[in-house]
Order: sequence, then C-alpha cells, then structure tokens
Amino acid sequence: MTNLSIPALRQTCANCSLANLCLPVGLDQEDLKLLDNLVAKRRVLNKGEHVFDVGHPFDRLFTVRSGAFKTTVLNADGKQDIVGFYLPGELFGFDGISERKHQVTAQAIKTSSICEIPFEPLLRATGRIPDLLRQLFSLISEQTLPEAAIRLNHTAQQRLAAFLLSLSKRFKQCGYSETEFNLPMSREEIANYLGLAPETISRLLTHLYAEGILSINRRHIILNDLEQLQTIHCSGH
Amino acid sequence: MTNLSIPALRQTCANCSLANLCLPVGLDQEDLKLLDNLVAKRRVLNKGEHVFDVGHPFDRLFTVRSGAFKTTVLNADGKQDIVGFYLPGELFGFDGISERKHQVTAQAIKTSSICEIPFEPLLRATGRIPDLLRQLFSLISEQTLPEAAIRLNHTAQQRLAAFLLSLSKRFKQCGYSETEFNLPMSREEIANYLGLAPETISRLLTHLYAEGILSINRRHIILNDLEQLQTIHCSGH
DNA sequence: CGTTCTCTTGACAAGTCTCAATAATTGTGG
DNA sequence: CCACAATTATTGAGACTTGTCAAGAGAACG
Repeated sequence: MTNLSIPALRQTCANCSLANLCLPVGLDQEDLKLLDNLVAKRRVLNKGEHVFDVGHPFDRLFTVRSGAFKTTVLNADGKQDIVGFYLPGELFGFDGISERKHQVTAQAIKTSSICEIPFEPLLRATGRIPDLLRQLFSLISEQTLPEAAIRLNHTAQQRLAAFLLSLSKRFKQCGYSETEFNLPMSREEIANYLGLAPETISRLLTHLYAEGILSINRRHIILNDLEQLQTIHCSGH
Repeated sequence: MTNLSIPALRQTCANCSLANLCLPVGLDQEDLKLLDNLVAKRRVLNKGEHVFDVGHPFDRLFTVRSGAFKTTVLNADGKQDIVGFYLPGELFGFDGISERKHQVTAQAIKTSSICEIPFEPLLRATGRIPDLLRQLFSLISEQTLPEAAIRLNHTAQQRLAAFLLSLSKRFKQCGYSETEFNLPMSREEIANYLGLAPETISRLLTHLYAEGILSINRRHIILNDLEQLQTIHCSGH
C-alpha cells in the first residue's frame, strides 16, 4: 500500500517529491537546508495508529508523506466526529497551537508515513527565513474555512459530489491521477465526515454509477465525468 | 444601539475594555504602546455595510469593538452562506492571509464599530513583542476547528442549543449577561448559519419557550436554564 | 475456511423543508 | 405623526429527503 520504500524516508526536504506542497513552497536551497534540519523524525504508522490524542501536549506539526490520516473529536453525543482528512503533502496538527494541547485526535486510516516539524524551532526559523512566516499563516488559514460550513447547506448528493471533487483535486496536486484512485477511507468515514448515514453514501454511489458518472468497486473509484460531478455539486443535478 | 460614544473610539488599546480579549492578551504596557501604534483606524459601520468583500486585497485584520458582524461566502448554488458571526473582542479577516485576497465577505449585522490592524506591521512587530506571534497563531487556530464540523452530525434542536450556548458564552466573555441578551442576527441568519430553514428555528424557539427553557420576544432572549440547554445540545433531549 | 467487517439494498419512520397564510414589527413618505 | 409598504417572524399542512432497522452478499483476515 505504501508508495515509499525505506530509503525514501531518509530523503531531505530538498529532494522530497512533496516539497512543492507542504512547507517548503517558495523557499530557496539555502532555506531548505535550514528547514530540513528542523524536521526531526520521519515515522511510519499502521492503520489505526494514533499520531496524537485529544489533550496531548502540542509541540510539533506533521506533514503526510504517504497514506492518509483523519482527525476526530468526541462530539456532544459522545461519538467520534471526523473533522478532517489529510493526504500526502498536507500539514496537520495546528489544532494544538491555541491551547498548547491538541483539540483533536489524529490517526492513520491506512499504512502511512509522516514528517514531524518541531513548532518552537519552526517559529524561531521564521526570523531567518523571510517567507516562512507568511507561508505558515497561509497554510493555517487555508484550513480556517474548510468545506464544513459549506457542507451544511447542501443536499447529500451535493456533499458527496463536493467530497469526491475535493479528493480528486488533492490527489492531482500530489501527483496522482485526478480521475482514478483508491478511497483511503471507508463509506462509514465518508458518511461521518459529511454528516450522513453510511447507507446514504452507498445509495448515492450506486446512483452515480447508474448514471455513468463514476465507476466504483469497493475502494477503487474512477471518475468518468468530473464536469457533471461539478454540476451536481453546484445545482444538485 | 451602539455602546460607544465618539470619544471612546479614540481610546487606546491600553485602556480598551476589550483588551483582555482581542490581541493584547498577555502583553505588558510597553508592548501595548507598540501595538496601539499599529491600530490605524477605528471605524463605525451601519447595518449591512461591508467591511470587505470576496476578492478584495487583504492587508489588515479587524477586531469588533461593538455590535456584530457576519462573514459569508457565495456557495455552489449561488446563495450566500453565513460561515461566521463575530462579537465584541473577536478578531476576523484571517481568511485573506493565504491568498492575500479575502475568501469571504464581512458585513455589519447592526450598527457596529471595528479596529483595523495592518497585517504586515503586525508581523514585523512579532520580532519585537515575543508573545505576539504565539498569540496570533492562537487566535487563528482557534477558528480552525469551528462549530461547523460538529454541527453536521447533530439534529436541528442540538444545533440551536449549541448556537445559543455559544452566544451566551461569548457575551459573557465580553462582559455582558450570559443569560439575557439581544440576538444580533435574524432567524433567517441563524438558520442559514446552522444549515436549517428559518421556520425550523422559529418552531424550535417556540418549543423551547413552551418548556420554560427560555423566554424570547423578537430579538430579546432570556436563557432560563443553561444546564438543560446543555443537555439538549448533548443528547438531543 | 470460518469469522468478522464492510458494503449494498429494501422497507418504513422521522425529521426537516417547502409552500402558504397570517401576524407582528420596522421603515418610509406624505 | 400617521398610514402604508416592506420586512421579519410565526404557524400549519403536506411532501420529500434522509435516517433507522434489518437482512444478505461480498471481501478481508487470521
């Protein structure tokens, strides 16, 4: 499942294939070396393993190198609500900055690997790397307006279409196909994230398949008509 | 409606009654003076007036001095979705950091006043004021995990209870009563924010009134039983 | 190869939306 | 200052989307 061999885990930010995605965007060779020294550990996690839990002290950020992660909170009902999915090249762990303790739990949803970036050294490095601070603010604030708010006023079909388009876009960004990929998460996880029942996801996928908009077999999905998916996202059909 | 007289608008961060809420938290007198010099303009807006629009260049943050603001996006359907409300002492405008252009539109929902904080000078000031950077990250990341995601998996009643409790808590924080206040927003705005129909809000409020949990007359609301409201938020009743 | 988990599909129930009418409030112009 | 218009809020009836419960099929796992 993992796309990275062990030697790949030893590589530096400078030759990381995701360098144009996570933090190093816009940094020159010199800056990259500085940043690379910060990235302390590169770690592999199996499905279900936790990166951190609610309440754990925050002292570093994480970037996905391969695989996928989800973040969850215990909601008022006492159930786990999925609040985010993270794909290769994406940064997570910001939730801990405010209280110096994590507000969410993060775990691998398949065998995955991450880079760890100590936060205090990172902040100190903003003094030496001019663009790093803006870069950081950028990455954080991008997550400030997540799809969550937008999901609320949409139908189940619109939400699912938006979700699939989001995955497509993000897989494309990290170099995979935008039309054919494996869903890293289960129907139940998608449902939870979108605020729907798993059965509804199943039915909607069947429906989209019947219309020829996509092909799906278990986790393997092919998006045949991105444009129509976009139309569904917008107008509901 | 406005709680501030004109002279009040000339006051400095150091003697602002909201100083312990917005940016200055934890700063000493010396730092406050530095910060105060940054706060360029204090401005009054009437109901409906825009602070900024989607696409407008971002170069400053805003704190609410009095009144209330909402931020909206044009969703896929072409309708305005409310993504946030801001009460006195709260900071907004972060949405523009990433793209250097605002991702949302911000407007006053009643006669209100704001302080403007130029962003670049603020970032430069983080070099001189040690705690300011963490403070900033703190405030931004607090908004990263908004109620939005949590709202999704809750019933209409749970969402409304959560919304009222949130308002209560925030009004308390800025020195108002936590049990009696005027809703700054209309039923329709509440509905939009919660992803419900305005009629549903009306019915739920009537229902909560019938149970003695709150009294409501137009915008004026009295929360008689915060605890039971909390119970509803959690278990649905 | 059986156990477990995930996914699919159906029938029914329930929550919420839409449409519509009315009432109350606010704003406006004479 | 009053009367009319426009907006906002309430309430009801019916429809529709989505959730719940249940059963069964298929895949994954040990």
